[in-house]
Amino acid sequence: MALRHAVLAALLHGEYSGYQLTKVFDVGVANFWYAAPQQLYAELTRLEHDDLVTGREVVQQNRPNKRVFTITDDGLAELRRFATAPAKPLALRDDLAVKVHAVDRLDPEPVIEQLEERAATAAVKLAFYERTMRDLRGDLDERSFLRQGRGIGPYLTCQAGHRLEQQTREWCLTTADLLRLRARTEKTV
Amino acid sequence: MALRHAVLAALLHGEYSGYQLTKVFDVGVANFWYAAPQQLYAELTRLEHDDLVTGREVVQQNRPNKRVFTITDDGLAELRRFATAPAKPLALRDDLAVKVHAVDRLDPEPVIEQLEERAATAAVKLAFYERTMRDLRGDLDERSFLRQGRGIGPYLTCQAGHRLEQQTREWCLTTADLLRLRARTEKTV
DNA sequence: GCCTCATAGTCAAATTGTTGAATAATCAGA
DNA sequence: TCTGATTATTCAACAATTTGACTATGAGGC
Repeated sequence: MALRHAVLAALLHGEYSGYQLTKVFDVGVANFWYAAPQQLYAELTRLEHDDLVTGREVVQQNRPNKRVFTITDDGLAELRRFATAPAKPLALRDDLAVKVHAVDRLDPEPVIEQLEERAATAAVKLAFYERTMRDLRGDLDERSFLRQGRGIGPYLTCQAGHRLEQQTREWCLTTADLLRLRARTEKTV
Repeated sequence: MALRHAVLAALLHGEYSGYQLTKVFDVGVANFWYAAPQQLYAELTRLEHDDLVTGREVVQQNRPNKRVFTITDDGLAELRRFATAPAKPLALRDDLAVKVHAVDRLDPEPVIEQLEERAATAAVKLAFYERTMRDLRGDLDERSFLRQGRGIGPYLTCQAGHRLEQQTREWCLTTADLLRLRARTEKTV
């Protein structure tokens, strides 16, 4: 049950509604954890039942009311317990890599296209992380912020996401180029 | 059902038993897909039932008999169909990143230790990928191999794994160092 | 007025993945 | 000869994730 901890970690940095969390998990936290909206709502319900978060109704005009959640002391304790337990190895599952692994026996064209799409979405994420990091840093340069700033956790995970997307983008582009090159030379041979 | 395609892709490069696949999925293919042994045996049974692979019994002396599997024409066709379908975005789930995200409210010591452990396992994987790539390349240098070699799919995914582990290692080490530094300066302040 | 998009959330079913426990054979070393 | 590691596989229970459908309200564009 680790989605639980991802949600608790996200709630450390403020109050969020289920809907807002879906946005965060869609892109920001998606860096290290993805979850579908249905999962988040269900998990928030369970967390509230276990008194690890508390919800309160926010009445809005002009749009539907929402429930926002805050982490409780018990929730923080649970997060601390989790942090001292040994970390599971990173779980990674990638369709596209499976296709590249098999590319010798496939038509390379669709794989090349998908590599380029992946590179493009990586570029979008890169820009997002850069912007987020600028916002988190405020006026400080990165070095000073990391040494003296408050709240570096989210910054550090953004850095990890940034590096990941950067290397993803490079690998996708060079791999796509290479497969194109080979497809051309095969035709001419 | 994507484990299915990962298994088919792995079987492109030869005959494997369930047990051998668990080894591959433990480290080599784990690069882009992880699966528990139980999952693999179950999936192989289903694949055989669907005629996407064929199994045959291999009688061994000195150790238990085994069943080895080969991809069929139908299996290859299924893999080709899969390759042209749009790729799902990479799924990534990382406990350790969740902990780092929350580190401002946690005791940093255990997180630092876990970062260093992760860096060490990344170093092991790096060595493994380097060795695998050397084996795949044979006598050729990387450039020539990639341009002219046969069977570059597994090499390309090894490259991806190599890059991933390299950046993981760097991030873990610099992050651990930084958290150590901050822990020290906090104490002295 | 109608269509679509964004906000805000829920329900159920089906599929996948994880955990724990078993079985069974052989080999290497104390 | 006992112990533990490696090879080889299976079963069952449980937890987590994915997919698809569904209900609302309000805003903006045509």
